[in-house]
Amino acid sequence: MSVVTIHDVARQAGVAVATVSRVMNNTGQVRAETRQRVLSAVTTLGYRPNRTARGMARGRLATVAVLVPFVTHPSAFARVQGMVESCRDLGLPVSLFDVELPEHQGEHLRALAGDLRPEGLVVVSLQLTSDERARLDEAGLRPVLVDTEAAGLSTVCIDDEAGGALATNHLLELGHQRVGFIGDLEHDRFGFTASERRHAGYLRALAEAGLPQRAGYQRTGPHGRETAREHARALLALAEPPTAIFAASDTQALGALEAAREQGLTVPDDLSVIGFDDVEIAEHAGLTTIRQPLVDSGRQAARIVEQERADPGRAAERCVLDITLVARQTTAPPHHSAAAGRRRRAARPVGG
Amino acid sequence: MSVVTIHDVARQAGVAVATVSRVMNNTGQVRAETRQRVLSAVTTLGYRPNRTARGMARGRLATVAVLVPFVTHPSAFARVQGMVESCRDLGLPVSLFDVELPEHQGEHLRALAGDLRPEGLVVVSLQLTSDERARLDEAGLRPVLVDTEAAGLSTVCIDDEAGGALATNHLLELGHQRVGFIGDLEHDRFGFTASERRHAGYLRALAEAGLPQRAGYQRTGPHGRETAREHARALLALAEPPTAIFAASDTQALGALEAAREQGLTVPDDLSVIGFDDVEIAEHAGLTTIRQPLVDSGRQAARIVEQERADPGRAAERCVLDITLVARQTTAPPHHSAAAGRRRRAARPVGG
DNA sequence: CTGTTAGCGCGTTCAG
DNA sequence: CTGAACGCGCTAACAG
Repeated sequence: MSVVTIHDVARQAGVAVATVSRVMNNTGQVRAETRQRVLSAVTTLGYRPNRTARGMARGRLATVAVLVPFVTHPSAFARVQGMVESCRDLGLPVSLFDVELPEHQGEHLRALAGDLRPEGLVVVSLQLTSDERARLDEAGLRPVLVDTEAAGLSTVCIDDEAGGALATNHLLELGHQRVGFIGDLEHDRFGFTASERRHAGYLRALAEAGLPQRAGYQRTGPHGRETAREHARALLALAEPPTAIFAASDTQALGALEAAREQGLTVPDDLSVIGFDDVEIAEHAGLTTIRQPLVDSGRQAARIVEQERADPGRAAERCVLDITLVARQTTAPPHHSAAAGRRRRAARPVGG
Repeated sequence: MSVVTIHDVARQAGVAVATVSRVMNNTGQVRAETRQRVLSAVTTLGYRPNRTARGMARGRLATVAVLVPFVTHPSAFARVQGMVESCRDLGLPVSLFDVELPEHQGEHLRALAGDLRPEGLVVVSLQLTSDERARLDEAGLRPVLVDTEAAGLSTVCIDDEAGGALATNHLLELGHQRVGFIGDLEHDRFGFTASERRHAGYLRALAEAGLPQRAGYQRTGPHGRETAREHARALLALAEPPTAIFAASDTQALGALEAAREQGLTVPDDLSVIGFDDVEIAEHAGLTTIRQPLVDSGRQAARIVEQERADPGRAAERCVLDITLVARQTTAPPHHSAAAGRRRRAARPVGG
């Protein structure tokens, strides 16, 4: 009674294992009556096909692999959450392939295209080299991309440039004229590009508003709160400091907030800050930000993986998710020294 | 050149596949010279054993499975991070089995003990039923426990009771006499027990200090910030409210902080709050808390999995990690002025 | 010590 | 439409 295999079902139904296989996989033609016999045998025996063995026979590991850099970053992990959720229904475990160092990417991809050959592969934020793509192709793996793009591959993304413009315009509409930008290094070691695209949106918004790009107002560096804090410090130390900062991620925005507090500046009265992503901590910090549906991006990726599995000939899909401005307590009109009324601090921002 | 199998190596070395297998797995006896021939064939051919096939032959899925409730909780995820990190070196992917509903636990375990049969299994925070344990046993799976215990199984944990006492004593030493407690429901649907143990530590500390348990001072409910906030409100609404609160988790402590702000109380002047875990957000919120090495707990679990894999006869290990008090800005001596008197606005606690 | 023979549980040709 | 046979890549008896 411990493990019922395809043979047990075949015997019980009085057919060959091949027929059971055909019924289970909806492949080939099976007479309706035979199919019924098999199906009832399956239910009376409580047969569950062995995913590992099935994988072996088809040369695939029974999991959906996710290649993701810095999986502990709240934004990355929110995406994973969405996949885990969807894959649970799909009956496939999700395996994590974390990239903390640039070399991890190649190592994992080699293993994935080599002996592991997962049922599905999702690549988050990373840029695949042509060599890696070729290798995956040979292995019959068509990765689904999230937060990155490549010709011929399905992708789940947002319009980052529009998001950058949305954030910047929010500040401009509040009346800010001096808006700084803090983002990632343009050509970082991982090939992330979201920050660049958001930066492009920032530039576009400024240009459309007829505002100049001020010297030293755009700062990029390795991703992280610390770095962002230093950048914000530098920004605030300028002779004519910005009255508002657009940070390409919430993490960086949080760094900017810390810098402001260090300097004894009141947010948002003395300085407005807007972030990007709307990770969980953003709400707690009362951070104004651009929300992108992180969890949903994972769900969509899982959906596409499943659809491509069901229909390998399927054309690549481009799934663009919506973004929205979430106005909280870190943005407000600039504090003009000559301004008439004194603005009093509003009630303490409370999360939740 | 696409895939080099064990047969290629065998041919190249002029031996049988079994011998190659023995060399690769360090099983059985192989003459040193033969071993050398095999090894050199392996390197010249660049052979990498197929983990999926190996799994199939031994009836095991080539991953380390992690059964973890609410994996998106910062504390749970920090543990997963540690495992992912260690398993990368180990050459095994980590698969996530998230438990969001009590029924997920059984479903996953059935699958794990059924067709999936991972190389290793780590169970976080959950209580296994005897039925589940039996099933795992039959499947030859010996789970490694984290943040939970069971006779005969290895576990990675902390001394939660000592932690509860440590937190409480911190408050008592500051001079607080009226200390409230907020924790999880005693018999929640998932069988979590950490909160209970911390509560025991709280009671012990009070007793040792000769302090009474005041009516309505100990509140438990479903885990979550919202619930904790309500409990804190209730605590603060008492005729003689506590001057300090020990929350069994940082999440709950954050809820308590929110309640304090709502009431216009200054933290830590009017109310001290201490949490537990030291998740990332705790630092940002300036929360005093008990730190437990979450990431390291994952690393240790991975280590034990590997050691038990190498030596199945190994005795169960009990790995107790150290905890430390991290004093930040939410605890201070009590404000000994007129109790029901004036309440001032809180100066926002600043992180970093 | 090493080679031969069986499978692991299933998918997938091929006949029939 | 269905069954028998083979193979995925490797491990595990069983001989020798």
